[in-house]
Amino acid sequence: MAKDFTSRKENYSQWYNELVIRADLAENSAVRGCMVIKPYGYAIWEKMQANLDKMFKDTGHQNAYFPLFIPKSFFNREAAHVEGFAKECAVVTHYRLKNSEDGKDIVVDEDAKLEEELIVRPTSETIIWDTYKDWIQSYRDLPLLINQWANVVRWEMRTRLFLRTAEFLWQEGHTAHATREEAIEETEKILNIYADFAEKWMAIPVLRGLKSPNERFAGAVETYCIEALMQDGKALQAGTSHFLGQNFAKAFDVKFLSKENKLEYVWATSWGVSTRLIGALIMAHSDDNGLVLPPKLAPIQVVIVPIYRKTEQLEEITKKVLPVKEALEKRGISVKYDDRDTHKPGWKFSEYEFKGVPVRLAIGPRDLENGTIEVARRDTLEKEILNMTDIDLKVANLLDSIQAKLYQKALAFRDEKTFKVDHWEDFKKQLEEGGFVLAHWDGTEDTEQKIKEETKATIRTIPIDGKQEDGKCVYSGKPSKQRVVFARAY
RNA sequence: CGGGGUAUAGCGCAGUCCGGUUAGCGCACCUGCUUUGGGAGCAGGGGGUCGUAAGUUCGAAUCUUACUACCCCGACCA
Repeated sequence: MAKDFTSRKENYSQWYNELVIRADLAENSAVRGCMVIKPYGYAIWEKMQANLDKMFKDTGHQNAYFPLFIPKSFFNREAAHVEGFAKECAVVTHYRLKNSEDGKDIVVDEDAKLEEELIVRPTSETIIWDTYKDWIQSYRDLPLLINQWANVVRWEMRTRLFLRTAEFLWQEGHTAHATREEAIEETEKILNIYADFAEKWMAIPVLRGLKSPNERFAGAVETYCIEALMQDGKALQAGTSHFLGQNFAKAFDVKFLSKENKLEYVWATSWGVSTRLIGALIMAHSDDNGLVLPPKLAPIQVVIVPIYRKTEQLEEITKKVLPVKEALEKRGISVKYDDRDTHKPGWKFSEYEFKGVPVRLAIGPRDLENGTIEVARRDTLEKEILNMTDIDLKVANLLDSIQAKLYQKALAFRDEKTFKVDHWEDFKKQLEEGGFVLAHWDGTEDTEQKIKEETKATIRTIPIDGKQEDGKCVYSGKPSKQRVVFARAY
């Protein structure tokens, strides 16, 4: 087996980076902090996109598109919002270039200075609410349920492929409602869509809960999140859904006339997931042989590799393979028949293992004689020789069981790495080792901040369905009603 | 922005301390033959302004200075 790249256990970050490169998902671009998503990586994103998009549309949302540039003044309108994003904005100040005096270079034309700078969107609340102002007059215009697929820019100091890049792809939903209750219901509905997607499609178990005030989205009243645990014991925020109250409605003056003919501010939500989900997918399941993809999101679900010496043998194999490919495709399974003669079978085996293809079928002269085929599953690397009869059914069942097993494995891992801790020394020690640490917290920002300074851990989430129990804050000893989840995070 | 490091072929590196033929190795690439059930072997071949600029020198990848870019550790990270 080819293991000429860093092991998970030696250096998790390096393993992750090499894996992304070797699986041909993405690479660093020449532009600082930005990433090139390669066709195979993008194919995974497209699958995620298609499924999420359907889930949004099934719940009454529509897609639209808003500008990349936001006038600087829009940012000033919501105080918390501008404060939250000000430090990481790319700013457009000019609109023209010219030849330098010596003609050897292109320089910014100082005469082409914009009267008002434009911010490259780090998120679109401001431009969207400025637009909604004109779209909403009456309760009949509500609810307004809109999503956009877009790219955003956040000028991060330090970046990591998929997990944190200066530019990233995402979807952001922005909705307007007549009542507070309806907006909260929407926020929770979306959170559940995200959680379902993570668990049923990505095979990653997630915690659903609220963010503490410290970690709340800039401008939100309440931030809901789904939180996943990676194989190195660090947490990853996989999606957020915000109840914005009337903050943006007030900042952008978005009012409607109610049935009772009263002028009221609308209630808002916003929510998003990004290409970071691909990072989560990689870190949750992969091993030292490469990527492991859940069948439901794998661009190639089954690969067929022929083993042959002469071209006549290949022809015979192809005759056997094509009906199998067709039968699998009829079941909605994506199949690649790799009959390239430029690479040997062993090379192909390794290649598809790196790429995380869930099931590999290999067929050679021996199988032709016996009417068999070799079936290998990526998650366990087990191989078995099966009779060709009903092979499409067998493979379809195998894909289902791989999907289920990946989730179970990730869930078992998370349970094993979740700890209840009551004493400060144990708390520090456990965070050092990783995992979700359930502890009591006195509810103050001050305590949260001090814990962060001393342990590098943050409150990942306050579980929605968390058990109520009396306890004492692990840091301050003050009373607490519920355990919250601490972890070091990406 | 602080602290450390690196820059030599598409990728990964050696050579730099102590200047001296035509700058070398692995992978990848091209050609041919043999191979093909877990990353094939042999033979031949192509590819380099040694990050940029200036300086020292008979002579610079190697020494000096400045600059630039990238990486790691912090800070930052809704």
